[in-house]
Amino acid sequence: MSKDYGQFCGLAKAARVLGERWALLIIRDLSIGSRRFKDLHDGLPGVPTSVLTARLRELEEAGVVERRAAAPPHRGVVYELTPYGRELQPALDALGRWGALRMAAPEPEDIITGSSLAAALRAGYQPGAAAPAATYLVHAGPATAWAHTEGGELTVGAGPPEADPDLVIRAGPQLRLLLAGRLSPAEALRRGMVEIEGPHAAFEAFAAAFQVPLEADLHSAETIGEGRS
Amino acid sequence: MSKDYGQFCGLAKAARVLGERWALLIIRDLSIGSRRFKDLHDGLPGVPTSVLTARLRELEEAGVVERRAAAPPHRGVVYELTPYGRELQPALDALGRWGALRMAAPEPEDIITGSSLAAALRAGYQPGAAAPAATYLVHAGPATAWAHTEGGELTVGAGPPEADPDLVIRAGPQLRLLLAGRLSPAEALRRGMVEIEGPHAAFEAFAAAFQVPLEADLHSAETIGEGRS
DNA sequence: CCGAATCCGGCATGATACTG
DNA sequence: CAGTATCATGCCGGATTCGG
Repeated sequence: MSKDYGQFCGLAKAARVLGERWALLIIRDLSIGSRRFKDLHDGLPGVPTSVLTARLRELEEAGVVERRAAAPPHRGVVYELTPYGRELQPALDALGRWGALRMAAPEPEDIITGSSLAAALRAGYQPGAAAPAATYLVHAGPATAWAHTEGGELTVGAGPPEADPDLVIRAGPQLRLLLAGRLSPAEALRRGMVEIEGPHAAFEAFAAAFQVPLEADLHSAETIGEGRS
Repeated sequence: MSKDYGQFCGLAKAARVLGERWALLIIRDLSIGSRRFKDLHDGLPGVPTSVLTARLRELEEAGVVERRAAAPPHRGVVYELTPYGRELQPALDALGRWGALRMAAPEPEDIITGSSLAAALRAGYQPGAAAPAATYLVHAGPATAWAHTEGGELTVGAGPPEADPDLVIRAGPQLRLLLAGRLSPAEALRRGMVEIEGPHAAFEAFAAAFQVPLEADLHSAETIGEGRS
């Protein structure tokens, strides 16, 4: 293995598998749900098909990704994470939170996908917020994702949810500031930055349950008691 | 930014900075303490100096690493993490634990460094174990690191500690099995796989306070109550 | 259409040598 | 000690082509 770092170190072994270009984003999308080759290609603009093929093969060989025959309605293949790959979730979420620390507003060329939105919601979930069971449908610009909270447990997905949502949130890039706690739910509605369909209280619960801090707010967020240990 | 993935996603932004070759290992070493160019080069066998230079420059530009004049006794420069870089620690630890899941025994060419050993101890620390304040000096083959626990807080470092340790542990690759919970402290001593200098109880406390599970033991470790949420 | 394989230019990496 | 210079190799990005 010429790509191995030659160190008996978990981080070194992880870096060998995850350090290749596009690998983390492929895993991000698969961590939200199973995907076909085209789904991945569409959700990762810029990845050459050759690289996507190579990466999927490597991840399969590493035991992170599994290639399966698609369910009856479709034909072809679907890719999904193995149980070993699903163990990556805490690390993915931690990395995502770190990367979001300096991500206040999108660059002009930045896109948002359903999978990345779902991953952000998962990374920001506060199990301690103890919200009532609810299903949220979130539109951030062109991207759509859903989250279902129930008894401290969270389920997320890209696209619209199967069940009818309790609350629909329609926002633009301002959603980032809401998740960072920079913008209160009431203020967001008052200024027209976010539109909702559903009870106001559900929106308050959403804002409390999903928090992705910005670097400058780290200390204050912790002292307020919303911080992650 | 041709290297950016063009997505408004924390994971994508993190991958851009951390996905370059050697970046995670450089940050790992710096997360243990400040390092000079030569320290990093010695601790990362195989990295070309040109790549190390380039990576340090990029990480500095990204605000992760800081380049400073060395403290008076020496001259030259030292590299260290910025506060922003130190925010990576939870993600580093999570990645390290994941990478260690399938790392039962070292490959023939795998080396262990003081920094990687210190990082492993940090990743495996169980704040809940509530051990008494203690300083441990750990030798794993040629590598040396120390850990100090005090009231749930942990400090680690590479090489020998400044203060006299309460317990000295001398082990080979078998230390991995001890950290995984596959080998009990008593058994390790009885079979001569680990040698200690210090009270037996301190060794028991060490084994309880530092746990880095293997994949096959994940479920049992959780049911036993030693798991990470 | 889906899931790739192929070809090609360019850049990053790895190895080695060299310098202030 | 702390890098810079040079060069062969190989991976990545982009486009096209191909089989089912």
